[in-house]
Amino acid sequence: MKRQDCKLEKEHEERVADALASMPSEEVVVEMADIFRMLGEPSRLRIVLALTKGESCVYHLVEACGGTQSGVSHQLRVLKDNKIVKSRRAGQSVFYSIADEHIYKMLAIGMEHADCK
Amino acid sequence: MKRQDCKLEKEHEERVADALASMPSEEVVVEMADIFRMLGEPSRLRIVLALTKGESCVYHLVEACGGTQSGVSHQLRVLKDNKIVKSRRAGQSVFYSIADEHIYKMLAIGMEHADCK
DNA sequence: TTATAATATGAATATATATTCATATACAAA
DNA sequence: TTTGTATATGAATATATATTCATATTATAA
Repeated sequence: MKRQDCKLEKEHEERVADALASMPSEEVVVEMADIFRMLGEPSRLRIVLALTKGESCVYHLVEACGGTQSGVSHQLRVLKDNKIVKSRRAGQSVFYSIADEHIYKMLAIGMEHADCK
Repeated sequence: MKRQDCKLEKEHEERVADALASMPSEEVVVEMADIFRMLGEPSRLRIVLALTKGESCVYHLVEACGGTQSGVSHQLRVLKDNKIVKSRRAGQSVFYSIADEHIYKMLAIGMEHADCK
């Protein structure tokens, strides 16, 4: 299948070459996608938003975000596996907190996007 | 079920109240999650990354991002439905471009996150 | 030890959605 | 009109994953 349209538009060809050359590796693309994906589900996003106020135990996250203890706990594990949050145990409680500083900027931009629409 | 642990830690209770008070509405949370979700799949992320170089027709996006024409076209529709990209027709070709300026900042932070790890 | 609280987890289910295939539509040229 | 090109789309499939339920684990207190 020969392409006829666009084929003389050198600018576009150069742009494709540029896009190809600067496209991050598969590994980097997946890692970028991962952090976005973590914030891409409302239930997880609520947890992360709550944690921007400071560390919190699971019970309080359930209070602040809604849902079940089991559900929140499962999501916390996903977030931890993806290095978005970290945890420390203190007695019976486990306290979670933001582990990646980039999260704050991301959330700020997400807020802008949602508000200014 | 009475909670005993944490119950005297006033700071935490205040933090829960703060998290509850500043938690965006369901609508805003979903809208925030949506933009993150759009960038949260490698195939879509590649398309958006390619478009940061400038507008592009579908054919060139397929060249720059890989995958099939059908797959890219389906993802472009999702991105367009979510106002991440816009399109204009020019003859047989349809040119897509970034429609939301917040995307650039998001990608920059995502790159930082992926590189500095 | 027994009982209770706080959290985690395995399994099952349900749902969302990415991908593929075939085909349709839109447009241009002959 | 017929042919070829560019893009879009419906349907089917496959896969990922959010949620729920029951139960397990960990830690504290009685």
